[in-house]
Amino acid sequence: MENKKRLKLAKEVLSDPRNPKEEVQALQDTIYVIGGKWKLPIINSICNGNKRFREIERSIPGITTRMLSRELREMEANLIIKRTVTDTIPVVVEYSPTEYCYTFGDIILEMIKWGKEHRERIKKDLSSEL
Amino acid sequence: MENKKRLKLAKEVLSDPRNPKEEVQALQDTIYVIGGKWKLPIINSICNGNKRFREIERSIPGITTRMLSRELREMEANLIIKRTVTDTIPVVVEYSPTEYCYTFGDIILEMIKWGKEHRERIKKDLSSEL
DNA sequence: GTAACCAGTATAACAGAGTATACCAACATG
DNA sequence: CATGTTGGTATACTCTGTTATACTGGTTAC
Repeated sequence: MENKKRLKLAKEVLSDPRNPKEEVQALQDTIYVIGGKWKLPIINSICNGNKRFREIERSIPGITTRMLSRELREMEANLIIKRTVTDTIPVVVEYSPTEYCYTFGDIILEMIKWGKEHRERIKKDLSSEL
Repeated sequence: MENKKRLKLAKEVLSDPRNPKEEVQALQDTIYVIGGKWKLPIINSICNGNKRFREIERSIPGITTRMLSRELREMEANLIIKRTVTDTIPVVVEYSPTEYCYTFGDIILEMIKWGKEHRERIKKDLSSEL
């Protein structure tokens, strides 16, 4: 058992090509940053060209002004988006993506893909149940 | 303004190549299924070959037995994983991925990629601040 | 025989994510 | 002049995900 343990440890630390420890941490980091119900939909909306507060709000089913306001503030602080106020009359507030914002693109794309396939699967399951 | 509205509506419904409405919904569906702190790390762990309860637990920093127990039960019910009990003495409980489980692979991969790059960025930012 | 490992369950409590509803000032629209 | 839009804030509440701590019954190693 002593030997087994030592063997396992060596295996773990040295020869594993996809270092699991590093990957779990990376995964958990990502979840920490984009966790919650709203951040990714908001990023998606803004990257899709929505700029105004109400516009973004309308583009995300179920979100409340309060949550949108909170998340936007937080994401601006974290440099994920930029908030611009014009000095026209009336003032116009616009949100725009930063470069950092686009780094989430691939994740969002994969999640959209999964979501679409998920719907397909459910449709098929329902129709085959008849 | 009447015309503007009608134009916008038509544009929205017809000619948009990446139908935003469908995509937001797909995105929100996905978040609904894999939302929370633990589901993806657990899926990742099991897909990486971890089978035993304590093994999975040890592979995910910060998780408690309670959360792992709950999530495993839920994910078994949703057919994301399979739970097998042998009738040996002592009994051995093993968790294994279903095919469905692997459909999250691309999402997890992208999130691991993002997490790693995120660490790199932070490292660079810190070193450039000196 | 005692310490440790396995696969969890029990209980209690908390923090904060999320909801609901109302409200505001400034401006535009008809 | 009434109604609607914009960009939010205020208040209060719920809910549940998450944590913390302890415990169980069986097995195995030293």
